[in-house]
Amino acid sequence: MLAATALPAPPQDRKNRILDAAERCFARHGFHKSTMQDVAAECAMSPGNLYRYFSSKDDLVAGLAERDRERFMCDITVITAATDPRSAFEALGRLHLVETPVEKAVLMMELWAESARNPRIGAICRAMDHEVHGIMTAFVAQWRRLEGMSSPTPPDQVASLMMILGDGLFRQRASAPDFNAEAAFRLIYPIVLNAIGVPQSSPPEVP
Amino acid sequence: MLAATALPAPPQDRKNRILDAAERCFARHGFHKSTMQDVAAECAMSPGNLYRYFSSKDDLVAGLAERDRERFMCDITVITAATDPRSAFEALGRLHLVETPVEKAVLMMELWAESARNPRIGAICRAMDHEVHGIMTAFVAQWRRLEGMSSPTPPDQVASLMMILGDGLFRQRASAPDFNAEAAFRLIYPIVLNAIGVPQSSPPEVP
Amino acid sequence: MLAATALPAPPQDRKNRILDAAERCFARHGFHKSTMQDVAAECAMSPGNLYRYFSSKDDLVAGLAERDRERFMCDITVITAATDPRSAFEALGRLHLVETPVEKAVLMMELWAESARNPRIGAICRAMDHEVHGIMTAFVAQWRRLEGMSSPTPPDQVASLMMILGDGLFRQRASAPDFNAEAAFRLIYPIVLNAIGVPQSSPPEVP
Amino acid sequence: MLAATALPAPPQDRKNRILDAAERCFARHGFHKSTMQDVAAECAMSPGNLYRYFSSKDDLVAGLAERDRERFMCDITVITAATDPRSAFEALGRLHLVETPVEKAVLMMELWAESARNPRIGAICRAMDHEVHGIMTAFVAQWRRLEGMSSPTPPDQVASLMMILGDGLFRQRASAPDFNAEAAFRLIYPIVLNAIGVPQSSPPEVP
DNA sequence: GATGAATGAGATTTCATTCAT
DNA sequence: TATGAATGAAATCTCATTCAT
Repeated sequence: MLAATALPAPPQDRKNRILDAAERCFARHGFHKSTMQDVAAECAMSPGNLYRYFSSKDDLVAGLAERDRERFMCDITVITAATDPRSAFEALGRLHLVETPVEKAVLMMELWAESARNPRIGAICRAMDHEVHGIMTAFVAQWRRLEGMSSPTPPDQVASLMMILGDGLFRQRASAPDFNAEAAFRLIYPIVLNAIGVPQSSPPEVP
Repeated sequence: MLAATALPAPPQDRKNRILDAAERCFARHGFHKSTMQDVAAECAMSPGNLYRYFSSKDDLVAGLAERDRERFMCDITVITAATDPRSAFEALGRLHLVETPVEKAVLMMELWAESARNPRIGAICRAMDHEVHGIMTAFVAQWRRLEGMSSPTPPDQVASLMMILGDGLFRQRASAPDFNAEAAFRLIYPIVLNAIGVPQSSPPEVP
Repeated sequence: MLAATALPAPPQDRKNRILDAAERCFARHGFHKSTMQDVAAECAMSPGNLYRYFSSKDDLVAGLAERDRERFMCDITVITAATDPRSAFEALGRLHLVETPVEKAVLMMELWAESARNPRIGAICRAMDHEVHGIMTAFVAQWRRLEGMSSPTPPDQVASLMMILGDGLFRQRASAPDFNAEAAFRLIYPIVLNAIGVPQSSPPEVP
Repeated sequence: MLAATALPAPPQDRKNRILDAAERCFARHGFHKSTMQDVAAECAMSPGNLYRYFSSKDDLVAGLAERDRERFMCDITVITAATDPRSAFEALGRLHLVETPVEKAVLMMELWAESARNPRIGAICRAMDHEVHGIMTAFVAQWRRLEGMSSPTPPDQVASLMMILGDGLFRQRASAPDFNAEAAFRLIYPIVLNAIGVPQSSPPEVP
């Protein structure tokens, strides 16, 4: 904000600019077919300069995975504080599963594949899974307590179910360009609500 | 049948030997970190010889994807002819989701990522998805007719649900080395049965 | 001719069949872009069998050069015994420079390039040049003696001139697909006759 | 002009340094037996760096052919503006046919062979032939007009004759290491002068 | 004699990374 | 800080040649 700090350009901004560029490149051509030159060109920097912010190509991918994780955790955490769990939950589901651009889904396949080889990516993915699982477990338990609901499926299993459904939906989106995410969401959403124990006024009608 | 005629070595056997080796390599280090030298060493052949059977590295991956597709289609097709749909369905689910070695799941992530870049892999994956969806839709419809069951979810949506759950479970297995596939299967199986319309004697008990 | 010798197929025939195939391949794609597999396929033999007749690819090219040399020497030698030098000379010129298919010219460029690297090809080419030069020198001297002609250019220089003109014409044919060899021949032929000392009834008319 | 600005190294200089090295390599071992490593070593660069200036090995050869064409066109064009056609013509002939190092002739065989396979080289060679033919035709016509000479051979045919003789002489030089270019030049030069229509004081004496 | 599957050295090309400026 | 030319290791793929049958 101050003139004095405007010139040297905050390093975090640079990092983000690079990560944005990398994200675009990787979504377009995949991680392995994108070169550091490509990324440099995409963010209008010199190749050498990337190495001032990320120590290697792997570090760049890890940085991307890490930023995604942070952002997603940010999104997800808000529901724990929501006064209306149901609408907050649905909003989060829609945001994550329907509104997210398909490129993110494609990128996620890349990350899932990488996570089996690259220990750092693996650690980030597992950490995210672990956190998400914990948050959703707590969220389900809290929601049930709040509204006096019950269900034969314990909260941690509901959380597992959510993650399986979410990941499956992501994969379908990544795979089929014409996949109807909205329809799929309407298909799985009631199943999750049911597992949580939310009483559903009417069975989903399919005309 | 005679030893004398066995010598020229059937080409399909060679192809399969190479594909087996490639599968092991790719499962270990991923497609992009495995070299043709690695694959050659793994099947005790010379690098040049691989090119007699597969015209390029990409062709090798496509061959692997294609073989997987064929095998899976083989497995899945039997259920359409099953006299006892329920046990055949459960057997197929267990076979595919629980008994399949984790390496296959890891390999599948690789393939999913590839399918967004490599048109041939993409085509194979989409073809498989399409076939599986068709078979499962028909299977659900047939089962319902056979046993006079009904459900608000139309067969094609049930098929979509199965695929979402199956893919999600695969991804969880690939990601977490200690993921309990059996428990996850017990979690999602009743949901699918319910969507199909199979009457369930008792709610799934979780001890 | 005898039934007994017909079966094992005379080796020289085999060699020639291979050389014919090689000639077609080399004319089409050049020496360096033709593989031994290509040549084998072209003469419907197995690659390994080529090595029973030629010890290496280089040996095959040398064989081709050698056969060409022999054939050309055969053609050229007849003029020394011709009763009518003039018509024999013109016939030879037309045969070599106009009637020879363009592919031969293209092949010759290949050989000229090779002869600078491959000592054996070099030796064959130089031997041929030497022989041709000797024969033409003798032929010019003999012709002059026979018809009592004279010219300021000594026979060996006339021979040099013939070779320069012949090679130059070959190169033009090889280079330009629509090169008019007949017109070029009519352009250079009187020049050679003149150098030999043949009295020319009328200057070449160009309508 | 300042030392400080000289550092980024002008790309054209780099290209020329590479072309010089390639020329040496190709003259020594031929195009097909020279590797990019060889060329890189010859110009004291890394192999990868060559690809910053030439996109492929073929591109490098094409670059060489193109540079040769430009240089030769430069040499040849000056005669059209010469005040004394005769001495300019002789000087050009000597420069091109006698003073040019033999390596160039050897290289030219390589290029002639290449031009039949490599469309780009073919195009460059044909373009050069076309230009040379046009310039020499115009030159002969202009010379005749200037000095009121005449000859039964039309200018374009004289140009063809020059090219045939020139190419033939090149091939002889390339083939025989001890070929006497000077003697050959003295042999063909009067023939060309005669075809142009230049009155020759005395027939060439051969002692 | 003949086959053709197999070999493996070697060539072209790419690209993550460095470093002089 | 930033640049971008340069590096050089490594990967894919080719093909002359061999050899068991």
